[in-house]
Amino acid sequence: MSGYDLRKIFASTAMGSFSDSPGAIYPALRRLETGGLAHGHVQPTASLRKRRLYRLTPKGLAAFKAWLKKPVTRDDVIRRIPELMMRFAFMGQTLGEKRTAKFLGEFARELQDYIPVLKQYLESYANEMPLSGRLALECGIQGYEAQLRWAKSSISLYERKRRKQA
Amino acid sequence: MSGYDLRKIFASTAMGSFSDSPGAIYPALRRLETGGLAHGHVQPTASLRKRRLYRLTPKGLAAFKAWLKKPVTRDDVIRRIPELMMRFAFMGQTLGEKRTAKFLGEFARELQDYIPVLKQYLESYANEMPLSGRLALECGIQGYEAQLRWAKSSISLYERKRRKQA
DNA sequence: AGGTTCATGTAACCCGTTACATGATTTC
DNA sequence: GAAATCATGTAACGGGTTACATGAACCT
Repeated sequence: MSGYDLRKIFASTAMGSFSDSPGAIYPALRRLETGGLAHGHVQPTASLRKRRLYRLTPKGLAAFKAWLKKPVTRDDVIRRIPELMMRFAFMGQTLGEKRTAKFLGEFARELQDYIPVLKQYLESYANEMPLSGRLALECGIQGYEAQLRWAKSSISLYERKRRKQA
Repeated sequence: MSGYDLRKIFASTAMGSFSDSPGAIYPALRRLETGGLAHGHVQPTASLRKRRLYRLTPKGLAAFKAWLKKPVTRDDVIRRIPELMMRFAFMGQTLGEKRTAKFLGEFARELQDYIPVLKQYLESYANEMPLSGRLALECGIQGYEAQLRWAKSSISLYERKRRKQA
């Protein structure tokens, strides 16, 4: 893709929300190139308008896969759910369904462990907290619970699919 | 509070997650001071260890309230749910329950409007998307739905409370 | 001919991260 | 007396934001 293509995607889709500003994208692409993770070449064309197309190098693809394969940590669940979801969205095509299901298992386990911690916290401090603080915490807990339900149902979906293929 | 106090809070609580690094906090406090939003004074003490305590100025409190009162936008719902929740958590004590309930109403309305857009998007593009991409989007939708349920039940809680006080 | 879109880039500025530095006080 | 904690800060670096600049191609 070209920098311009990326800009349009980042500007139009809400998912994952990278910056669409040229001051972010073009230097970033150059960094990928100097780092050997991507390679850009000017698209040969009849016109004078140049389009620099980038493509991942093998090293870049390896780095991408390594990012996808990182284990899911407690900290990811607390602060980086959107990043986890983006990794998951890319994972299916890149790592295959078995690995993707494994990711969901890790995600579910971390949620399973973390939700009781939050509930415990709420129980201990509820009477010292203002109503809106309590409710905000409850909102977070319910969000995590919804994600846990989603993860479990997705896991069983992958399992059913696998049994059908076998 | 002092910078050190803030560091401890940011390091220990998961909510809202400001940076706890001194390179972020101390310059930020100085900026608040130069901007006239906070005023810091060295706590008088018998020891030689200095503690600089900060307090909001009237101007700072006004800016804080203005931040809390900002209308809830579609963009907030898409990208800044954690910030919205933090605003809500602070709101109860600072703006009162009536204003807090109004915030919840705006939040619920934005969710109510946005969820069908996402569902529509999913329906249109589901067959062109890989399974994991589809599931990731569904996870987002279910998260929003959970938040909408939470908002509605919180609204009715505030309403019940208000009727009881009347 | 003029406005819009395509397409890439740079420069000033702001600010967070990482890492280091300094010294007082408390704890074992 | 050593280690941990209290408490504040600075410097180098990376990278995003905003705003500006440049020019080609397309549409009317």
